Amino acid sequence: MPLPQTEMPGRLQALFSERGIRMTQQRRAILQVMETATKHLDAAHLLRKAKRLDPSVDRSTVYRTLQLLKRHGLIDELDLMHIHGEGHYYERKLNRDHIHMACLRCGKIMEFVSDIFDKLKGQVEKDCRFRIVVSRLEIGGYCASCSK
Amino acid sequence: MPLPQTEMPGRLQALFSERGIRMTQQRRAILQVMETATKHLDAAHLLRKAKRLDPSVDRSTVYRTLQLLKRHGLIDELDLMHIHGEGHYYERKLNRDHIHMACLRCGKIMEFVSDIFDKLKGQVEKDCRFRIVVSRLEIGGYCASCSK
DNA sequence: TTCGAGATGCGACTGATTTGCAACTGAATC
DNA sequence: GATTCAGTTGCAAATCAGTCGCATCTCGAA
Repeated sequence: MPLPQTEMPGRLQALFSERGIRMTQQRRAILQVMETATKHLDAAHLLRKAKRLDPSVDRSTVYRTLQLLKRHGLIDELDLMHIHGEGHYYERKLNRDHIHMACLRCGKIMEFVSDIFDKLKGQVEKDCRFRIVVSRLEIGGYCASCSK
Repeated sequence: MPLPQTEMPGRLQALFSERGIRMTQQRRAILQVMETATKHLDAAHLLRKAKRLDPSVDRSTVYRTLQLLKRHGLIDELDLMHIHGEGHYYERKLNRDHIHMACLRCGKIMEFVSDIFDKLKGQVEKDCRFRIVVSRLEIGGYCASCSK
């Protein structure tokens, strides 16, 4: 059984060559980290992990690659309600948008997929005649165990 | 006919004394700017406008007051998809949450109130047993005139 | 292999926000 | 109205995330 497309290793690399984007040693390291990440990474974490694969990776290359990925719509940028500072977090764009919930007490991040969210976006596109490119719904509050 | 509660002048000030928060000359100026603002303000704009009412207002007081307002849930913090830099924008919290749409071409910001959005939040609270405190839905894309 | 557009590392820079600290002030109490 | 002090302020310096200029390097097409 094949992995779902969103977890196919090397998918980002494949998309790069598909689009004629040059692949470099440093980008390979950064993409590999993005693809195998199990949680949301900020630029500093991404740098640290990428350096382990290729010590030559520089901070500015990480930022430049993130911009590239953003421009190509391959990653989403998140704030996660700024519960851990002012920076940004990144995740591979999956085939379906999801909501991020951040617990203000324990800091846990939860994700949630909802048909109603899709419907809401449809309503915005129709009622406001607005062509959606990116959307970000972040919710801060208390998770089940923290609100007891 | 009274103004709707969300536009009542002095409402933030009233909420301050209600909660036993000390009122100062500088805070009065900052709150007044927040209350009479017709568009989304970032910290620098807020400072400039507050200085016109009270030239002694300092940048750090603006930031400290914004934190205070955030902690008390009296304002919402927005990114507006970072179409004009990395800073934040602020607006008084109204009685009903709304969606922000930012046009990636002309930079226009639109707001939209939707029952579906309320329903979606209801679903999150119920299905995820998550107690929502703040929520932020920002959408980037192209407005009607720019997507022609 | 050659070669040039595009990518990189480095270090300096910017812009947004925070902090430490001494001086000040609102408002509760007398 | 004067006193008092916890909370607030302005200032300057620090921090933090992200960007930029530039000389050098390197993919990958020919």
